[in-house]
Amino acid sequence: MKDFRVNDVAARANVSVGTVSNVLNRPEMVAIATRERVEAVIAAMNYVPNERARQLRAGTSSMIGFVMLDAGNPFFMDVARGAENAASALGLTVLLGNSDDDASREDSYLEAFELQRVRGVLVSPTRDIGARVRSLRERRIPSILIGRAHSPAAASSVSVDDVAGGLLAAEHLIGLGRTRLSFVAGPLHIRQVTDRLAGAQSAVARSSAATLELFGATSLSIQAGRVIGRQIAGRRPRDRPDAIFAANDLLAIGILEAITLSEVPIRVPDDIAIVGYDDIEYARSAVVPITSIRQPSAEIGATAIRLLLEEASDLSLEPRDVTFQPCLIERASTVQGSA
Amino acid sequence: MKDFRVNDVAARANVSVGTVSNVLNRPEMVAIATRERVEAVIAAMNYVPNERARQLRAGTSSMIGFVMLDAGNPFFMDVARGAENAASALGLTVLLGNSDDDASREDSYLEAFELQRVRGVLVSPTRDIGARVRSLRERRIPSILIGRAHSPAAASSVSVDDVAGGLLAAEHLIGLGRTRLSFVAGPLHIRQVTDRLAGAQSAVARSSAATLELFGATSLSIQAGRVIGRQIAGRRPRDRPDAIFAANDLLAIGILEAITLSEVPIRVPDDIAIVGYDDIEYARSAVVPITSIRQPSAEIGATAIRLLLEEASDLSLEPRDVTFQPCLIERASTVQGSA
DNA sequence: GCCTCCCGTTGAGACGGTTCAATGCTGAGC
DNA sequence: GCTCAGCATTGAACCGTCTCAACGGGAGGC
Repeated sequence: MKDFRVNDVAARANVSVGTVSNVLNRPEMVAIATRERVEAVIAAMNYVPNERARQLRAGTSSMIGFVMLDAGNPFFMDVARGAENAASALGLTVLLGNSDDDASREDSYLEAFELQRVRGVLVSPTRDIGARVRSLRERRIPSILIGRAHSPAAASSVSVDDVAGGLLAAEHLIGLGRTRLSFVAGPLHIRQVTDRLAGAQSAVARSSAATLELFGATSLSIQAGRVIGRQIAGRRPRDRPDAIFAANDLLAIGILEAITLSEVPIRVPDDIAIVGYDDIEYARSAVVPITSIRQPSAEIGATAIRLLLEEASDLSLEPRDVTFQPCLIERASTVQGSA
Repeated sequence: MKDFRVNDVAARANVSVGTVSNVLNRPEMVAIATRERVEAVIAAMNYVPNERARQLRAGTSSMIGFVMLDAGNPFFMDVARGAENAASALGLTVLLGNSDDDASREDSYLEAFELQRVRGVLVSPTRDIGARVRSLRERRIPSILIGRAHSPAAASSVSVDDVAGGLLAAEHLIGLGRTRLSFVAGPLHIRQVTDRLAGAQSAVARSSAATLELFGATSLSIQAGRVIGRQIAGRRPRDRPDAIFAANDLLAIGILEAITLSEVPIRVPDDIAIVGYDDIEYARSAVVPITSIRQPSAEIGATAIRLLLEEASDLSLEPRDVTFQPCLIERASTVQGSA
């Protein structure tokens, strides 16, 4: 009923604590007979070493923290899964924290990870977290940002070229002959949102006919999308945009739901075409399958782990930025008759 | 650039380590002048105490682990959110681990939490984890199961009456005049699946006309649902069920997508009515909004934290089981014209 | 029989904190 | 002036593990 210590095991096996420790950590350097005896005692007592003490002594942890902007968004879970797979192959464990775009929650997770002296931290930041990142760095805890950094040189980052993604989306819509484009933004402190908007703006600027209207959603969620959708459906038909580019798929799903189920249904894509972002699985299963910008989520997670470990073993490394390219997945919300 | 210790702070403030520790943990017992001086030094050095060392000595942790069956399933994320809110109000941090219905991953997370000697553990188990739970208990780490336990007395649990939920769903379909019911199950080692099936079976048994066919999906995911959906769509119309009860909403979404987008589209609910389970937000936004069984997810998480802390402070407590009642949310996938 | 060598084992010290009995100091009371 | 109480501070012991210099003993060589 009590928690045994290495002492107890040593006493019961008639060896010293050092030997027990060796059996656990360097079994090859202990005689076979001794080893088997100690192992038997360990099993009999159901002894489990105390990781906190071990890490205190070793000065190193096998945990990696990941603070997510929105764990409810499948995109981030896919990134997390990629990170987990890469980490567990190396015997490391990824612990997830969900900030829900709340700066204080984000900071409390980062603080908890800092107090724990984890091996490193991945963050998809809600806003500029340069200060905390520097503090972690002083503790020799590297951090990798998922998504482009606000303050450049603070930490390495793994991101997708969101400006290119925005460009892709808007060009696709313009290429389909749409002219009254709109961008549905989430909170503007999120870098991804402003970058995607910038991409869309530059595509529109290149076109002579197209215009871009901006809608501001309160968050990157289905619910917020519904609100915008109802707003659009409430307008007179000639005042509505003929194409919507939503800052992410959750928004797109909410918008789509609201406008197709409104009193006088709007046809998608005939009346309004919709493009989302992230290519989450639900986008494919929506009322009308949603055209979306795909990001290599699992690869992002795996790359982040790789960078993290490189920096953990060489703290003098300069921050690096790895950027992936997004691609467009066409579906029925923009192109009639496609999958 | 180095990680300071309490020693360094003590030296710089001309006090002993004990005093620094007191400033941090029991500030009221240290003279104001001294306290302010020490606090100034702490701030100046950006000293952050090492939580591992602190907890090693104190023997207690402020972390709670939560191993989720499927972090990609919004239902579990909602439970996690409920737990996080309840925990953070008490100064505790919830760390998430995703087992993805993989027993070995589940065990490796539980092991990591056990090694870390966390305050307690929440688990939505993939299968019978009685052994691990007992092992945790020996370390005085209480565990709370989310969902009904396999081996009864191992740990407390917070669950929803899934048999009642299954009954609700099947009775709803039967009440609509459907007779050729089918249940789309996920992996049968998951308790929720078998319970929901049992509920459906008993509803069917009570009816003279209704029958129940069983489909086995490989996992509780959208993809697995699509496979089943295609299988159903591939049958001759008279061989198809006229009602589907899916073990969860993800399956329902996949099935719905596959059958409505098949070559000869099946009308929902006219040809086939569909009921899901969990009432995740996406269910409402699907091709046809899906009728579902709602569970009080946030409340489940909060209750689990409450039980956990009660057991952490009194280890002699007998395992308890808190059961919530589910309710049916009607939508267009069973009732034409509803929201 | 003695000296090496080598392998296996030992046990003290370190990791970075907290705790608590002991100590030092101040000021009040007589 | 002395005693005593009471408060602030001290520093050694401890939490559970790992590491490494030192040690013991058996085998082999002479």
